Amino acid sequence: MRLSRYFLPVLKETPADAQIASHRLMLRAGMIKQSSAGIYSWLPLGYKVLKRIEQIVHEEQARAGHIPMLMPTLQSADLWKESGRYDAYGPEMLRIKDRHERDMLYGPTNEEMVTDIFRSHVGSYKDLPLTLYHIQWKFRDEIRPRFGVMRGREFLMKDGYNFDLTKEDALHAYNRHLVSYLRTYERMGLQAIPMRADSGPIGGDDTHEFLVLAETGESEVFYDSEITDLKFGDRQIDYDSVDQCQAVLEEFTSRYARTDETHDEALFNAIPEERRRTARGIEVGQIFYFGTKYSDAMGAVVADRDGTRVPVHMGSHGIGVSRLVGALIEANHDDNGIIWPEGVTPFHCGIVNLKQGDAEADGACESLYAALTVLGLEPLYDDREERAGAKFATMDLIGLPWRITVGPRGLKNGVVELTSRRTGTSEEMPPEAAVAKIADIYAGVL
RNA sequence: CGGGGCGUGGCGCAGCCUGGUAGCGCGACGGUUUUGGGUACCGUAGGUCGUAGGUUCGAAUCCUAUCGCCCCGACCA
Repeated sequence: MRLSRYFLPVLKETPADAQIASHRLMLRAGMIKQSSAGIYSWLPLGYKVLKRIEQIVHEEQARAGHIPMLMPTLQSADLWKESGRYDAYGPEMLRIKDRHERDMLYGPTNEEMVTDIFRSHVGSYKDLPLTLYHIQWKFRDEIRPRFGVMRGREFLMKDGYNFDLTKEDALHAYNRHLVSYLRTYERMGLQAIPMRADSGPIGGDDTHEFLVLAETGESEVFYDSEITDLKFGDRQIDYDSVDQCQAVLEEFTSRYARTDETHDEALFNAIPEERRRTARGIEVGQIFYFGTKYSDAMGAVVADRDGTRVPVHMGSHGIGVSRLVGALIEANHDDNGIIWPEGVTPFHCGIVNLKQGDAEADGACESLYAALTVLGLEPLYDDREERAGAKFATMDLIGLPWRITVGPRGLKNGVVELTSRRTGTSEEMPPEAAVAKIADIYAGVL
């Protein structure tokens, strides 16, 4: 993309409303525009990041054997009356009447709807196990939206639902999701720690939240410092293997890690003092096992081997896709702007032409642009008639992890400059070498 | 929902207390400067002060209502 043809409305000054870094930077980098309290438009740059995150989520869901679909945002209240949550959910649920005075609602989650789909079409144990998920906009009418997209009213969430014949099978699905989520977050360059959580209005006994440590996190968290040394890494997991998934669950949840909701002072104090940590965290996902709560209420039953009709065991699982954009920035920024991890960056590298209009510099930039594009990479070429300082400032603000700086002085010696946004270190090399290095960096990411 | 605050050109703000029909910086646009970390200078356009009502000879300024937004708290992916 050439910046001169893109839509990137960056702000030099910080909008007064934004209190925390991610919100401020998303506004300044032209990623979002607030439409009303807790509701945002995603401008091109923000939309790109959102899509990258979505893509990673889809890929990791596929790896775990989960099946994508799409349910509507607007739901009929009838299903919710059936489950009993129409009254239980409270004012957070946005209730709407259509022209026929029928009760509708903007879905805050989809347990009822997916259960309805399930019961309409699945009647046999032979069709199990089954995990369906979608990535869809949700609406929860928060009393007080804040922190930009981290606590919006409208938000994009991946929510998945597993259907299993037995509790054991459903617990495996639970474990499988935990494994899959660990991998998902790591691919985005985030460490998200599973912590024992409260089930809230979803219901159920078993539940873990995934928290990203950040000073601006909304939850207070308590954990054993050993847990931050755990890495999922490259390990190959057979998602159908009960033992393998169970082993990962045990590895990642055996150490103390809880939010203030479930914090147990006595257990915490049993950890050696030098390993006790108190911090703040951003919740970016949660997994639940809730048994037959919805299948009982809504008659989601299958015939087992004996022909007995039994309610299915279910769980649900969510990843806050839009919230992750904010969480990623909270975890990756400095005074100059955002620093995207390679896995989610909106553009793979920036090209800064220090002297626009200089035939040699222009030509070198075009060649770099073409060479990177051919390799399947997406560069952002700043070809504006701006001073170098302005271009650098923009690049730093929008946070592309790599920048190639091209100017007449360097070209005279046959070199361009490759700079890491994260470390700030620059290296001079021939243009072809810079392309090769960028290709190499992303070879392990794409 | 309780407490607090704010709505003035695209953005950030001043003016309000002590009424006399708007000002600054940034940005935008047109020039000059050809600049290697948000350059400098010259010039231009752009608002009638969230909305409604009231007080007054006169309201951005005072009063009332209303809408919107933000912050703290309680609640949540």
